[in-house]
Amino acid sequence: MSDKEKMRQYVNLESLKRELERHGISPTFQRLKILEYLRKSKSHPTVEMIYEALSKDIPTISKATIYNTLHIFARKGIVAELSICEEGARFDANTEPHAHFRCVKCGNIYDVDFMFERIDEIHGHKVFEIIICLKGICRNCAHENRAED
Amino acid sequence: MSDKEKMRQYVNLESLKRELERHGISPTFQRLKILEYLRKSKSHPTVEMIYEALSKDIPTISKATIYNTLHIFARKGIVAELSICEEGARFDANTEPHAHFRCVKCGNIYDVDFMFERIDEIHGHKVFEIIICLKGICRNCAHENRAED
DNA sequence: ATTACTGCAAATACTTTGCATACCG
DNA sequence: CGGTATGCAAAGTATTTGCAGTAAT
Repeated sequence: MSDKEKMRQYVNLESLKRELERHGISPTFQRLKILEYLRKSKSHPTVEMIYEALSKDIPTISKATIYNTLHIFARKGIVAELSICEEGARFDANTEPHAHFRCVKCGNIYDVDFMFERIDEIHGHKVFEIIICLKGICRNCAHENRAED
Repeated sequence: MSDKEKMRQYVNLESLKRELERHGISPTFQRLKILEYLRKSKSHPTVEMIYEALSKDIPTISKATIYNTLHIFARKGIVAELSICEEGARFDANTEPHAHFRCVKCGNIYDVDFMFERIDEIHGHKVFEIIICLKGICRNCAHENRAED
C-alpha cells in the first residue's frame, strides 16, 4: 500500500497536513501520524511511547524515523522538547529553589533571579520541587557578533 | 596513600565532612572532593566535567563512583539534579509557554496552570524560552495509600 | 572479621548516523 | 530520473550494575 493510499484512510489528517506544509515540512504519512499522536496525547510522550503506539498502525516504522521527525518538528517549532540540557545530567549544589539560564550557544548554565510563586499543591498534586530553566543566548555569546551556525 | 592520609592534606574539607555526616553519608575522600567541586563550581557540572576535574587530584577515580555519589547526594538532598525526566526526552505538541507537573512516583507528566513572569531578558541574557516543571506526587498516586517505594 | 566503598568492566539504555531501498513529483 | 524520506543496522554516548579488591571500624 502506497503512502497516498494509506492517507485516504485518514481524512481527518487534512488539517495536520496543511499545518506541516505551512511549516515547510513535507507531510508524509509517518510524520502526520507522529504529529497526530503528539496532539492527541496528554502525557508528553517519550520516543518509546510514540513508537509503541504507532507500531500498531505502522508495523514497519522505526525509532530512527521518530527521532528524526521529532527533531525536524522541534527545529520548525511545531513541538517543544521538555528538557533542560540536551547532553547529560547536570547537578547543582544549591538545593534552594532558584532558576537557571541555559545558553543554547555555549551550553553554559547560570543561576538567575527569576521570581515565581512558591506553592505546595496544584490541581490536587503535591508539589515538592519547582524546576525553572530559561533558555536563550547568554550575554557573552550575544556580544560575539560572529556569523556562525 | 590511605584515604585517611589523603584527608590530612585537605583540612579545609572539615566542614564538608561534617555536612555529609549530618546527612548520614559517610565522608570518604572521593565524596568530599565531589561535593567540594560542586560547591566551588558555578557551572552546574555534568558527570564528565566532574570526572575531568577530579582526575587530576585522584587519577584512579571512576565515573561509576561519581554517578553513585551524585545519586546518593541527590537522594539525601545535598544536591539537585537539573532535569525534568530521568529517562528519555519528552516531547510536547503544545509550544505555548506553559508549565508541567511530573509525578515522581508514576512518571506521568501533566500540564498545569502555573503563573510566571514572561520576560525577554535577564541579567543581560536574551531569553527565548521558559521551561517550568513542578515535581511531586500526583493526585492519583497520592490517593493510592500503598506502602511502596 | 565485618561492613561499606571504590573502580573496573560488562551490560543496558538512549540517540545518532550511514546507507540501501522505496516513494513522490 | 532526481531528490527526499524511510528503516535497518551499526556506531556512539550516557548510565547502571556486578563483582573483586581495598579501606575503615
